[in-house]
Amino acid sequence: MAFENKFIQQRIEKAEILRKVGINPYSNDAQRNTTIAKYLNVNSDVADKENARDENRHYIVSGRIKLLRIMGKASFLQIEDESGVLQIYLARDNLPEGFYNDIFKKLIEVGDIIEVAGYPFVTGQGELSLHADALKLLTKAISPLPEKFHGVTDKEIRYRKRYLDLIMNADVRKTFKIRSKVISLTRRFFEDKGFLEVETPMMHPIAGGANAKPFVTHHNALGIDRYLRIAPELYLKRLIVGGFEAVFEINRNFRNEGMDATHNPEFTSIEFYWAYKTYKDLIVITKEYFEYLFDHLDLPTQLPYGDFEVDFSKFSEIPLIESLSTIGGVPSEIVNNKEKIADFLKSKNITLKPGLTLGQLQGELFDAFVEKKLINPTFITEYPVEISPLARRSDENPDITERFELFIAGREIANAFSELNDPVDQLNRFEGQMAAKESGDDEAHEMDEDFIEALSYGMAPTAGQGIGIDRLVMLLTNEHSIRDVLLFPAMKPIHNEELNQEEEV
RNA sequence: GUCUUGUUAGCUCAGCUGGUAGAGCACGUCACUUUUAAUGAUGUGGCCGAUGGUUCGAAUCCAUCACAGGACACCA
Repeated sequence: MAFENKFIQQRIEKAEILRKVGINPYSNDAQRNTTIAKYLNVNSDVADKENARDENRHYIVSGRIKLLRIMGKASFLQIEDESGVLQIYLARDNLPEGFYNDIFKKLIEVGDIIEVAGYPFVTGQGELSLHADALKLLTKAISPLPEKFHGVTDKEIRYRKRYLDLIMNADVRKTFKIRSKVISLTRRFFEDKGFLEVETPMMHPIAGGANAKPFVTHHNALGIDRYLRIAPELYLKRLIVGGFEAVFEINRNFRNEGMDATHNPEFTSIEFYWAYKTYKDLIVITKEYFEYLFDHLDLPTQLPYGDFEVDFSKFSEIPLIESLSTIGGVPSEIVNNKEKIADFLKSKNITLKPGLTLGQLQGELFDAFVEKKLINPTFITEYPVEISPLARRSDENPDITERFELFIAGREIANAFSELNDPVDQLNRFEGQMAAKESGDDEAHEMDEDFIEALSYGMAPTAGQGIGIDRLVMLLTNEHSIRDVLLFPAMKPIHNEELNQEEEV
């Protein structure tokens, strides 16, 4: 890329002039002795002192210049570091001879990262500031910052150039701090419960553990294709077979599907597996997990999400079939009858693929009439076996599985079940999935013979759960696009890049 | 994938029924030692997303494409 923009040229020239007068525009000699937040905190008593200042205190702060107000022989600037914003008062007569007019006014500008030394004082307008006696340039910015008042609002720029977004929109940092905390708290919660964090492969010979289209990559030395994982599930269960009794993995999954407000091609989830437990234990630990998160994030349990108010202290639990009538308003007499459900859905103008089973039709009813109504956290339990290819059958009713999904604000947040550990049953279900694949369902599970073999050695009764971290963070931060909780969301290439790629192929 | 809205200066945006482009901020110059998006004066700054078409003439109308936002569909 060429720095041909005239503003950039101007600034490069300024950097050159600085070099000529012996000032390194990219100094590596940072002497900061406090952060802005600490400075503001420690000096909050200065307002009560004589002349609202304390010349005996001396601080060196640094940050990026966000605003600059030159008023003749004195200037105010606002600098920002990660912790906050500080106003600097700079006067010609407090600085070395010639520095103010020849260096500062001509060669230092908004966007530059500087270091300022001086003492605390409060301005006539009542703002705790720093009275500077030295200013040093640390880093010259040769690209100008966006407009100081409106900043950068264009979503495309904000997503593609997240660094600019972070410079200009301090609030964005909050979202990503919450995200970071959620991940570290999640890790700590499960470790405290005795779970072992593990890392399983992201390049799979068979893409299993979910219904999704995988990305394909190629291993040159072996001459074989690999799939980026769509879920870590089958590997984590192999570890339970191997004798670990509680494992979890927090990491990325990759799905080669559409992108929209709730789908990014790579997304983060936690999956955990717990031997000698059932999905009922998972309901308990999930409630504890949310309580733990809210405690440590210092969030109120009632949070706004768009038009809703979600009460995270009110978890409820209801079997899927029951929810169809009590929450979805579907007549209870039809929910166990294939033909009647099909007729009902048709009467609501919902088109169906032919040949759906009863369980699949019940799933359709749920999606159409129940899901969006689940605002407060709700565990939907007892899923039909046809839509739960990896879950264990209920001992009482072979048509349903020991499974739940957790819904909050009308969205699925977690999926959990008592794991299927009968290797013959698992084999049969894989075969069913393969039949579905043959008949055109390219998201059906693939046969994983090694996984079947693992199960054949015996996996203790185990419960497992996955939680979508991105969507959880969206809920906690009241964000409605997954791109707002991903530092670098996937974006289509701009035209030039795309052409280059095509040429290489 | 479908529908819809947008793309104009570094940024935020105007630009009517077609007559070859405007503001604010930023930047340059000048003034100004307690400002808060500082202020006043003055100046520079543009391949109007791309390609075609209609027209004497297109930022403006039409078509195609690209990217983005929103909605819907699909999807554990």
